[in-house]
Amino acid sequence: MGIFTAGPALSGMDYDPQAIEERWRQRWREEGRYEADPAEGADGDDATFVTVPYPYPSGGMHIGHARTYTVPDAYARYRRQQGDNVLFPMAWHVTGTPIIGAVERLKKGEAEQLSVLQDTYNVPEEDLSDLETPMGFAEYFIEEHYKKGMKSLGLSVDWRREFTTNDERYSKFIEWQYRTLKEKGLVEKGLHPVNYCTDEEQPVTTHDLLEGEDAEFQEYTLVRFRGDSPDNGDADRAGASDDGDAVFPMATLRPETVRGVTNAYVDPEATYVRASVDGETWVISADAAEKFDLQDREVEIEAEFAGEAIVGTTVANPITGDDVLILPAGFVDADNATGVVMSVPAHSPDDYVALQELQARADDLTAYGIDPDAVRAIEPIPILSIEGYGEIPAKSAVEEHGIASSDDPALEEATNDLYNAEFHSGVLNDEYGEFAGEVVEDVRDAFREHHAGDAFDTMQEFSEEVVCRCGGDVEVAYQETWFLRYNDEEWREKTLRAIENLDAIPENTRGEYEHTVGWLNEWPCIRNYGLGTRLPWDQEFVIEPLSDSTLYMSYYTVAPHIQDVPVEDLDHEFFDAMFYGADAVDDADPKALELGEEWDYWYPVDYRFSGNDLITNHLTFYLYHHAEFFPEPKWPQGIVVMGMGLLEGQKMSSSKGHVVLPGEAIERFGADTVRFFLLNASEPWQDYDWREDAVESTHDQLRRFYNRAQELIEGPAGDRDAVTDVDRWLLSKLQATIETATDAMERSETRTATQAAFYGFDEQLKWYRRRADLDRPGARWTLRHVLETRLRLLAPFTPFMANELHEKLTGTPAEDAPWPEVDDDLRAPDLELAEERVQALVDDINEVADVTDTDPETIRIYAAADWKRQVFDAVREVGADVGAVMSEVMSDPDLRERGNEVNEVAQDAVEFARDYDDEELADLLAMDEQAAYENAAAFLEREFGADVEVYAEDDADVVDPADRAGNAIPFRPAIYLE
RNA sequence: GCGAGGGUAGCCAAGCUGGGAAACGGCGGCGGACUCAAGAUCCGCUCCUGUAGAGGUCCAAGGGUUCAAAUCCCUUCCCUCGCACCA
Repeated sequence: MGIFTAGPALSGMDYDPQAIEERWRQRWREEGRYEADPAEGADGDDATFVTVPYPYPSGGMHIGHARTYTVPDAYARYRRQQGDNVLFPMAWHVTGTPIIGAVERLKKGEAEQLSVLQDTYNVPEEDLSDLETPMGFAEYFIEEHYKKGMKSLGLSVDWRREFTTNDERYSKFIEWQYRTLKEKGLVEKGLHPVNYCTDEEQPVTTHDLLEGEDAEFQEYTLVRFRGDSPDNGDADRAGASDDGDAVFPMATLRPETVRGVTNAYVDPEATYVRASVDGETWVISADAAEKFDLQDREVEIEAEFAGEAIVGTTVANPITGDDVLILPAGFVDADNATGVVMSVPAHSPDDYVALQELQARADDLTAYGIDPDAVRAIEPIPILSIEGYGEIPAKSAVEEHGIASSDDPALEEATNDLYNAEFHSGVLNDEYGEFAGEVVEDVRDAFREHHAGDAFDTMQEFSEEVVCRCGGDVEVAYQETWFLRYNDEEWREKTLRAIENLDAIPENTRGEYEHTVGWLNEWPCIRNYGLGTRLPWDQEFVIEPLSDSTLYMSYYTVAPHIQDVPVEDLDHEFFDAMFYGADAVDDADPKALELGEEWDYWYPVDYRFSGNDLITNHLTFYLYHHAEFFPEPKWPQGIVVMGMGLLEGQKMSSSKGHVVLPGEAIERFGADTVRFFLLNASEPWQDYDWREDAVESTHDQLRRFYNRAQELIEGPAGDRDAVTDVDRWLLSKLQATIETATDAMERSETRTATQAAFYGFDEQLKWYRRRADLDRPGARWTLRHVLETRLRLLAPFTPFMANELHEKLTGTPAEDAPWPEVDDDLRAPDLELAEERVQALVDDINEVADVTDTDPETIRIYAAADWKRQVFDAVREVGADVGAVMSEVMSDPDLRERGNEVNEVAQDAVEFARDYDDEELADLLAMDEQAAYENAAAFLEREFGADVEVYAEDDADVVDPADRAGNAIPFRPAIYLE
């Protein structure tokens, strides 16, 4: 055994992320490395406060969540190296119903839920029982997933500050927030449409739905036709009362078509009622009566009868006064809207076909006591004109689609097309008075408004069937609720100002915030049940999740110390004193003032990092509340919005098990690899794709980096005084790298920063390794200096590895070393330009060798003659304009003699010069080109395994067997391979 | 429909905020060096043509502005996300 089982100890320095990372995690834990407290006597100028929405532990953490927290961590680490005192806290959002729902599904033993828990998130069988209470459930995922995951990732979180939104002290804070809002009149009571399960008799959330999750509330216009109502339950219309005053509300989404109504439909089989609705007599379906009851109308059913009972009666159009006939139709759904439908055959393909079919069998209608001739006499009434359709648009549409009957599937398309066309380009006829000649789109709302109250009424209805998980029918109900008045003008103004001041990253999100403020209405901020804080003045309600997460970043600043304050002391005055100072209350609690100081030190939030999907609610709410509660200097300074994550090109989905858990990824690749990949895959706001092959390759790159660094650290220190031009060239490139990375991090561009510090600079190093003799003391020093700088640049992204190596190299961890600054003395633009020429030369030689398929034994290089440089000089003087250059150059008699030759060089020079600015051109012209190639000759000989000879084009002893030398132009030497 | 962001070589992905002419990188593929060999590493090639560093045709499609466009403008097609009371 022995040698075969143990395997060779690979050089002993191979990259072992698990071991390195565990050491640092332990060290951070023991040192309390990221516990941030205000510096003694400091005013907060050095404070940076970074937050991220607290996770919602209704399930486990996956790699998509990991990035949300890693990006702010990288920024926090960057600011620490810049010398800031940085606070990056974390807490847990448990408010509302999702956790409760998850627990219930677990307790019911739902297969899907069990699969998510056990297969996706690896909850062991024996732990399942701990998950049967909401807080037990939350606790499990907080401890076993989120916290473990975050700690493994090396997030620089101050863990002393964690809390859950179900904590009693947090609730005291939320109570203060909502009492304050109420005092300001920004929380009000009112009616709001909600999803209401008619079986459970309570409001339900989207998550409670079995069907119709995508259903929208639609506001129907009810056209109040009037007519006689039946007065009893018999299907005998002889008993109809002659009041002529009952309302037959007909629901439509196109109120402007009211003038085109030719008849109405009801389902003769369905149950209808005569009911008193808000004191009026209405005739509607029984289902509709229930809906109106839920929508806060006073409904009293007076009589019940089959639809048949009203078939054949006439009702009067409230706009035109015309009488229309009620006809029977099987397609009427009594459970949709009012169950009484108006028919506009000129503009609705459905109605057009239905009418035709009905007219074809008009004789059958005598059974309802209807005169067939009256039905046959019905003609479509057009109310608008539209290009591309005939006088009767519905007729054109039906004919064009070749529709023969009402069960033709093409009918739906025809209807959609026509509705769309009419909405956007239908012009109303003359009868519309002040609305005549207008396009529907522009006047529909005004038209409806115009007739609201008398001819028109409204109701809410879902756009599709909605069914509760319990199997019950879900209807739109109006509920008494407390809501936040996000449409309050003053509040809006303040919030818009907050948006103006905001550093919105990326910048194009600013408009989205503004847009959101524009359309945001009242927001119901309470639920009937759920975890969280009860509304202080109405204990039966709970403040909902998007409403109790708007100001809480303040709470982080005092979270550890507030634990020492007895809960009962945390009254309204306490928080008033804490946030608004001693003068805000009569008798300020000294503890409150003390906490207030810490708040004042950390606030405002410098950057909040959050998903881009939250702009339209959470993030905008956050701005609203801060704008209202705090003075301008405490408003949010910046928001960085984050993109979505994909897994192997597909959406992640915990229910499908299509997720990667951070713990598993870290175990396999190491936390640095996971972090680096997440930070480098794209900029924070862009979407990214977790692809295993790419992660693997990232891991390989880090390993290579680590091993190379190890070698350097173990090798000799070198000598700064021995550096040569190549070394200076590399050091100059390093300065540009520092500059790029720094600028990028100021804008949270983690991809650009890592790309520059890692991959970008690797390219330079690659060249340097080819070019330079690495055993020289000057090179050793350079490489170690470069390594030290890069480790500091990489510390925010790969803190474990960077710390480990930096400490070995210098004695201090990278995170304790300052962020590198550009050293202008190390910039050498002239060397960079010269080196660029050598690189271009290598490329050219390669190309020629490749095209001619030769392996040269001798390479001859010819630098351009001096007179050609004069032409270049002219370009620098007069600019990249061939004409101007020529006239300048032709004043020189020597050059004038060369005529055409000069012209050619001038053209090349102008083209070349376009890539460089004046300074660079001056540097180029100052360089001794031939010397640069001569200095590179040894290198070129190594590279190509050939002899290299360098000449000036016009040397007396130039060897030019193939007559190439004349091709030379400045900075582009002629070459000949043989 | 409204709002936002996109469509770049086999794949991923820069460049598109100050228009300059094959377009950074990476993966994959091909060839080579090193090696007993594999891996790792290094070098070259990877749109078409080409025995001299070139020419041709390109950046969803079409049109326009310009000496010059992936980059600016217009039109069309396609994809992703949000449109709420849900985290």
